[in-house]
Amino acid sequence: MSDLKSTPNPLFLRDDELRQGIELLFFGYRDFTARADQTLAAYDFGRAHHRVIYFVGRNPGMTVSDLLDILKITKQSLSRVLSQLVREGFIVQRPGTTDRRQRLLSLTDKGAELERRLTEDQRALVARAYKAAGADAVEGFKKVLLGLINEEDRVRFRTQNPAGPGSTPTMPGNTGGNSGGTGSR
Amino acid sequence: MSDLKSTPNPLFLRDDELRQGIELLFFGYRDFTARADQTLAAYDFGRAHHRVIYFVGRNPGMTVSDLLDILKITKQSLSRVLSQLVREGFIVQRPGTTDRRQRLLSLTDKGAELERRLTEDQRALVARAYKAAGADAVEGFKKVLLGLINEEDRVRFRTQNPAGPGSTPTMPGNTGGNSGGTGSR
DNA sequence: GATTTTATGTCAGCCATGTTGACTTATTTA
DNA sequence: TAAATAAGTCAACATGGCTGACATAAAATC
Repeated sequence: MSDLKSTPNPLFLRDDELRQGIELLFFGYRDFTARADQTLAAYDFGRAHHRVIYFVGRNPGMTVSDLLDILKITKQSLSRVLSQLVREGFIVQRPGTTDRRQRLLSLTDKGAELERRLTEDQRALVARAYKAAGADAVEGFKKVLLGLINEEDRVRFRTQNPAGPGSTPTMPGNTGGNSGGTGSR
Repeated sequence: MSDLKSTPNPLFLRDDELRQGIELLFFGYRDFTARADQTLAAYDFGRAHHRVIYFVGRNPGMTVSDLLDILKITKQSLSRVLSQLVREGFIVQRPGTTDRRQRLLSLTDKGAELERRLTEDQRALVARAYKAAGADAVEGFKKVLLGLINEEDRVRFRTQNPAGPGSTPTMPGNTGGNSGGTGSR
């Protein structure tokens, strides 16, 4: 019940086409994250840890504030996983050089190793899908996803840049969603 | 670990391309779900409710078992949200005709109304991204996502089918992931 | 130099949504 | 009649969001 068809839209904007897109996103994302979850479980970590490790891996020397901005969670929430990762030797913190209040984050060898394993899981999955779909499809895939992303974060992506200098933080796991922001951030 | 580049891969399979795909998925999915979350909050519902409402809406008369199979959560988890939705008049249960142990689920008018609002949020978002990207891009988008989905669920999608009879259950929100299955299912 | 702001962290407790385990109640099947 | 199945319930636990209230060190400002 429901879709009231009859919009003078191009075919690809028909109601059921959009529905299908919604569903593809759901299942696609679900399976995309499933792999890494297994690896994480072996370390007794969750997706929250994955995200931290991933971003710190991509932005060595980033500050806690930087990380909070990307993750969009409260510092209390971050603290839970971050301090655990530090305690267990996956991440190190060193005081900022110019601003000594900061704690610059980076992966230890151990942390980098885990990061590699986690990302490898997902990379392999994406590579398989890319290969099966072909280069043109990949272009379209990126274009559409980019359109789903809010303006603000969209700039993180310079699609088509053949060799970025290496500053395009991203993230793997999943996020609750509801920010709010009173505790911190 | 990690593809030491230098693989004779086509450009679109390069390491940083894959990384970017991973990141696009993360941000894209995050923002894709954000909209509906707001609507849900107004009803004091979460994504779990969304999923139930969505699937029941797509499969009127489905059994609880059917729903559990799709959601891949335990019946105890489902029970929490389902009974709430029934209690508050969004979903009705009626005994199965042939097998009276079953409780066939369907949306009430109130439930259908909410379903419409929720899906509308996401549909609009997807439509915007589709429109901006163009029909060809949409094809590619679907192709790649399909490749990310596990074989089993992939059959739910008959991409390219211009007018399915209406049996392609899907889901919007997000899922924890870890099944396990002792409690039920 | 004293005051205020900023970066980071911590304690405590709440909420949503997963999980496991143990059972109960109908109803269908064997 | 006995066993299996569909659905549901109670209880307890884990993860990972959130809020509020503070604490500490260092930087910035007056």
